Amino acid sequence: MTVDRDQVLRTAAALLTRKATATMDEVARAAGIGRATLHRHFAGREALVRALEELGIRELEGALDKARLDEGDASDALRRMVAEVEPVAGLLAFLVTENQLFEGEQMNAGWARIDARVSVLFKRGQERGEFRIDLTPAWLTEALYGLIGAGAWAVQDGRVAAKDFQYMIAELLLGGVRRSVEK
Amino acid sequence: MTVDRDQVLRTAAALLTRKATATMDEVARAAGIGRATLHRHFAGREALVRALEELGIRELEGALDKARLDEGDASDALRRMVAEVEPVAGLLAFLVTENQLFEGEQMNAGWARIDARVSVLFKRGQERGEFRIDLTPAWLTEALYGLIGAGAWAVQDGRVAAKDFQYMIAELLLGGVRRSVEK
DNA sequence: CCCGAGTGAGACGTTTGTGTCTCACTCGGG
DNA sequence: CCCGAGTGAGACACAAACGTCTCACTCGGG
Repeated sequence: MTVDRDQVLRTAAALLTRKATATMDEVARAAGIGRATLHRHFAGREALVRALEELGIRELEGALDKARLDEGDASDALRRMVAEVEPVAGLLAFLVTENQLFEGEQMNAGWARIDARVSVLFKRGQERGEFRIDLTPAWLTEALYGLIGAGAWAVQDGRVAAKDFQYMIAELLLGGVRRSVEK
Repeated sequence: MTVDRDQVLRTAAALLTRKATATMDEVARAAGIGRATLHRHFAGREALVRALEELGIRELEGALDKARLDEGDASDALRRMVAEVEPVAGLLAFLVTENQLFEGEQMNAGWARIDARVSVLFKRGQERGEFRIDLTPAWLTEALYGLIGAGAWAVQDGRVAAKDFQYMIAELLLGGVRRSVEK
């Protein structure tokens, strides 16, 4: 009887990932609950998005944990990261564009933590001599988000195959499009 | 006295690039005209966005023309393309996310033309042996859009320097993050 | 069995942006 | 100089979504 708050959140995430402008009513129906009940658990769309942000941050940090970014080759760590992040890619894309809208307000501290961890990976790769040093970790982090978002949308719209998601992103980011001598 | 329709469009593009949810009133004020006048020239927000789409497509196709994608190295052509597209990057990012929302309706044929031209460049690079063949032109095209959008936003928010825009995108896309033997 | 916490449906008022209309004004060309 | 096309300001009605509230209902634990 009692609503499973986490289940509602995940349903909302799945819906908003597909249709970012879905109304509270649509979210409620998708979750199989009444609009009033949705409001009882999340005081308004704002609060819902914030809760989704918390969820996304939590899952992302979990993914980064599992990826063990500080172990072994930076390249392998990057591949592990992309693999672990894949299930959250759609939600990540939604939250990134959502954050893009609310320019003024300060962002959730979780994003800073995540940015820092990803940045550190790129820096580690540079210090190990694995990664080139003419591209800043900050840009590489942004680029990673951009590629993940592009990949998630491309998969969603059927422009690329879901099974290629990890490979496409990780290998493009690692090696670029140019044919390289090492391979 | 008479409103310069193209000037209004460009002002709207600049504003919506920064704040995608700007109202018609904000657009009108930004363009220095009354809301009624804005409606006289564009029958509603929908029409305005469509006109912006036309503008963006026109400018993008112009940029692709100037980049001479079918001449010389595919790598150099790619660099030229990124350079020419830079001024339209913000508008492109806005339109891409805007298109992401209206899932159902069929998209403007201009996008298909642009996609095709970019795709052909990647394919040409592959056929010349310059580009790797394990990443599809379709994905590379999507990835390019993603990187341009990420770059435009990062510059807008001051996370990376505007002067690095072209280099960051083109070189990351070409060579990836991994240190390569050739360089 | 029963009672109450939690829920669904829906009504209601509010807010926000939209689109239309009117009216006075102001240029600028004839 | 004068007239009218084009404009700005504002009023107005409308639609969509929001947030709140009420009320009947239904589980499930005590």
